[in-house]
Amino acid sequence: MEVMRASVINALEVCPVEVAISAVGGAWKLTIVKHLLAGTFRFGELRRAVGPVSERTLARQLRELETDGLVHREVYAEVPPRVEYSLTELGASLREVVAAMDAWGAVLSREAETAWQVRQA
Amino acid sequence: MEVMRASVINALEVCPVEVAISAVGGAWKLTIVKHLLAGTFRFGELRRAVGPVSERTLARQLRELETDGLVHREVYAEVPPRVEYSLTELGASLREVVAAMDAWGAVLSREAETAWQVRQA
DNA sequence: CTCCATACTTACACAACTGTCGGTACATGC
DNA sequence: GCATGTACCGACAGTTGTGTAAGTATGGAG
Repeated sequence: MEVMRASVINALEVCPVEVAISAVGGAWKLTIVKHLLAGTFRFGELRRAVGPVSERTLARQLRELETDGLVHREVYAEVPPRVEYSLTELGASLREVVAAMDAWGAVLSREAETAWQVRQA
Repeated sequence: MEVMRASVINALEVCPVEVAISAVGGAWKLTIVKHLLAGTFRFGELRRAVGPVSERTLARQLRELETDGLVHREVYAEVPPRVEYSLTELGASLREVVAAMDAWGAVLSREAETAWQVRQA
């Protein structure tokens, strides 16, 4: 039983920001957390909400988030199967991080779009 | 002349947090920014400050940060060469992000160390 | 008896990322 | 002359990440 991924453990020796990056730096992870901050999602709901993510990648990212203790996975023994994802307390404590990243990402988005248009011209 | 990396442009279609991750999600990048928030660094100084990063990777990360407009690179025509790195205004606006990630990373570090010790036992 | 829906998993392949090693340029000190 | 120091760059290899396609299980609908 793994308690936390090796890359997170390795980052301990460098810097807290690297620990954070190794936990939520994967593609889609912060977007997943951003959605889960609003409530519980089923797998298929997340898939549609997150965007152009493949099933395989979404499943793997969710497992990693679960391993690192950020996401709780509740399986219902039904057919067709139902699985619900929600944030743990640790995951919910990402709220400020998500807010900061979201705000800064919006700033960069404006820069990027401007630069892109200039380049296209 | 590239104005911003493709992965940043691609992330525009998903979510601001993905834009932010694609810009600072690379290994060492936030640590580099964290140091540069304190002032200007030469290449070798950064290398020693950041930790176990290879020269090649540090150089490449710095170039990416430069391409994305977060870092300014000042080259002095001297021998031996001297290059100084500093944050642009956009890069400096990462201060809140770095603070949030640093604080959350410290929380996760404590969790990880506890889990690690339990597992070792 | 076949199809459908859900939440995956595995196999495979390709791309991206990262480290190691060797090399470059050249003024200065020994 | 020869080594030294700085800030890299290029080729190569290994690891990690990501997508596509196909398969699994099972009860209910038709």
